[in-house]
Amino acid sequence: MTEHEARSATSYDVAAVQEKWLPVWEALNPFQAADDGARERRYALTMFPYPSGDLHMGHAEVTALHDVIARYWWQRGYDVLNPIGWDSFGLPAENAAIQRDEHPATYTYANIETQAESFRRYGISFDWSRRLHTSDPEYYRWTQWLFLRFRERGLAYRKYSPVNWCPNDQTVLANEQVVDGMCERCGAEVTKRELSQWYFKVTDYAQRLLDDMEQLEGRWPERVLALQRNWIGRSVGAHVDFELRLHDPSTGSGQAAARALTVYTTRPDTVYGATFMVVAADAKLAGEICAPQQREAFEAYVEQVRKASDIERLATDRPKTGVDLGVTALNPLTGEQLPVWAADYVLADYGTGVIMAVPAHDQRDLDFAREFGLPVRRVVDTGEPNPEDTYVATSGDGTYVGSGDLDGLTDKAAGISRVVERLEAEGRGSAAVNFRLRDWLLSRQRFWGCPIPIVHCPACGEVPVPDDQLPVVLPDLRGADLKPKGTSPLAAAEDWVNVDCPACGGPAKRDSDTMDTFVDSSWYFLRYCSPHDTGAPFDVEAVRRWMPAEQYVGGVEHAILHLLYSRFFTKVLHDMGMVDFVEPFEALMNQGVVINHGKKMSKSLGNGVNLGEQLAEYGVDAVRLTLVFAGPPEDNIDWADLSPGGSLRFLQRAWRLSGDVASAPGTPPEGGDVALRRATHRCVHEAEQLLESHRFNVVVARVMELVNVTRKAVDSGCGPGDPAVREAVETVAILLSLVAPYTAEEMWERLGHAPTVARAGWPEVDPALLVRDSVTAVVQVQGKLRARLEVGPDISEADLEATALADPHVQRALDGREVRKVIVRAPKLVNIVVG
RNA sequence: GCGCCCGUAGCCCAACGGCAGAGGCACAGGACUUAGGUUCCUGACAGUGUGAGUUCGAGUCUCACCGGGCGCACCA
Repeated sequence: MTEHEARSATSYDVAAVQEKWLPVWEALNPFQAADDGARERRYALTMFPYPSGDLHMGHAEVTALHDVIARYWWQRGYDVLNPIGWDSFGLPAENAAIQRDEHPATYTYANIETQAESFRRYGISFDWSRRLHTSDPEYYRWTQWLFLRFRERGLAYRKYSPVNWCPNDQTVLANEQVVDGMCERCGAEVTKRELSQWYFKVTDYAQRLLDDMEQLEGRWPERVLALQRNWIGRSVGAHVDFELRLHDPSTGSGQAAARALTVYTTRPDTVYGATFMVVAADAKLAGEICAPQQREAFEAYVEQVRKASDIERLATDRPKTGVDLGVTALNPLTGEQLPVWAADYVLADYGTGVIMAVPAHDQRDLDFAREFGLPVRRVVDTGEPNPEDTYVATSGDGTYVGSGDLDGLTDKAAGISRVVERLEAEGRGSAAVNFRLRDWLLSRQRFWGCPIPIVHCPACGEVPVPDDQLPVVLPDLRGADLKPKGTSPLAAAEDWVNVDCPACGGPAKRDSDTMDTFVDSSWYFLRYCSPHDTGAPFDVEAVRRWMPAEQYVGGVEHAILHLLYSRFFTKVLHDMGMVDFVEPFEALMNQGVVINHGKKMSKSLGNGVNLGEQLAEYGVDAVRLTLVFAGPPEDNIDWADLSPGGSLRFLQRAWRLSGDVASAPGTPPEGGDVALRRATHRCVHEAEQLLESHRFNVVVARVMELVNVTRKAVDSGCGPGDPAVREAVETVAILLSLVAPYTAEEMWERLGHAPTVARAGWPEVDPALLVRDSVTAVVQVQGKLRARLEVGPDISEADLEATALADPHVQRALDGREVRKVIVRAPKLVNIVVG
């Protein structure tokens, strides 16, 4: 092929171009964070992947979008930290290992290599020198270290609690292993069992997790903030003490007990309407206070509750069940004796696990009262029909009735504070704040996770593994060793589990649980700042330089847990003096989901789109461009609506321009065709604003526009030799480098430049070229368009008004009517209001 | 039940409260071609889900309704 033929070719070989530039970039290493203080730092973070198989369309989308931001920052001259790693502990690897009779690491690290290679070919601007895997002992050593620090602060503790239990497999299941109430492995109905489990005391930070969201307002999606608020679930109310009376069967009279039943309520003002009490059936308290004559019925009920599957529990309109505990409690304000029941509609781990039932004003209590023939007493008259008759509870404002000195009051807030004051004065209650948020259960009876660095000694109790003995490394278990058989796989590894107590040297056992993988991912973004540090989880100074991350990009499926846990970790580390900020991610972007033909891609639907096939057919750039151009980043995009073929054709059109440029590299653009120069500079100017506001799809549209006008300029305008053409095409290459790195690089070379276009620098906008010689001003009469005027951009309001009023079209529209008001927005608009 | 988001051409999507259309897909016609494909040119297509309100002016702000999507849900 002659040079002329090459230059006039209508398309380039996509695969060949990819092969050509990959090794060049690898040698140039243009995306390694310098961290030398020469330039302002920016941290672009993307949620690290789980290594299940090769990358799919979802990975392609999120990294394409994320890379637009990172590459834009590079072009703007920032020192960018854009790291990648793998969240590599987790159940799929363990299941695969059982199936294939191998070690989970085999599956895990093979997939990591596959994904890493795919990311490399996909041309994401990652800093590969900071790569980490949470399943590496060098990483999880520090996960263990952090666990021990949390424990020292009282933020990691152990308690007995009910967990999912598969009676067939004889094993504990994580929530995500329970599918529709059934065991994921064997299909048996899952029940509950009490086990000793580790927790993080995230509830200690509930208020701060809520308050600090103020800093995120406007920079995080409103939806995510709403989800987190909802999850934390702060409510304001009161604790109220009801004196318990145990029933004495010999005399039939109530005896005062040494304890009080403390309830949490958001409506202390309705205490006069309480007609019974309910204790959560699965709360320890229920068994403790149950009268002997009711013991048998109670035990039977608890057994029934325990067996209830999640399917039943989740059913709406489920009939209320419960059992009378045979004891009574005294209403602190009326002295009335209220029967105490146990039921499963009261939750053991919310509030105090006990409620005062006010059936007239709470539908759940009313349903229960109706089921068991308990009294209903209205104490707030809302003007609605009486719930005692209708069995429809009323919860709105109204006039208090039958409520002692509250009677006649109509203000709920006043009613609440009056009751709370009185309770506080009598020492029978107090105002209280309650959260829906529960402590974070982090124990998992799994193998492929971070071991909990605790030794259980018969003499010393819980003993932390000393820091200098970390990491506690997983033993070499594989295949059948990992099958569940009543104990966690680690507990069966005798050589591993039996150790000398670090405190007394006597025989002891290691904790055989591993940590929830969300623990691993709650601090990886800190580790990226100094990934090879061997003396600490992260270098405090490095974190000070890079964190908080300016931008975090990832799926909305992590809106609650991962983000909440990461925020929690950050606050604890702040309290430990290890970081100087309280929020780890300044801005958050949730990309949408790639669907196909209106439905989520799935194997069972057979509507999956294979990323590898798309890349093979259209090339990396076309696929990336398609995903970025598809719509706003946060919208779901339907692959069926998209046209990777169209994207490829556009890229070829853009590329073709680079062969048409006839001026020499370095030709100054000054003196070039002004119209084309204006289009170029306007495009860059708009792209800046669009990129800052994450409207990447519109950026692509603007580049397409610039390609179109440049084509016209070459073919039928100023011609290929005009310096403005070179300026325009170089601009196209730089703008395209954010989305289509291979095409951009190829263009850059054909334009006579050395690689890499990714670091060429952002084009400088000449403000003079953003000004037009004339502007179209529209003239409206009564808001309706009546005339267009070509005017100078700096026309005065008075001149514009005069010109507008003199226009014949306007005069005709006015039709002699009196002009009452003229609104002038020079130089774009005049609106004439007539009387 | 509570909360959040979204309705603009056949389709995906643009539009600081100021001319409803930037860009693309699909479609039609033309040029090039033996033909197909590619490439280039040209074209048609909506008055913004409905109804009120605010405003000189509303796709844009407010309210209600209709339609679609999502999250949480026995949280006292």
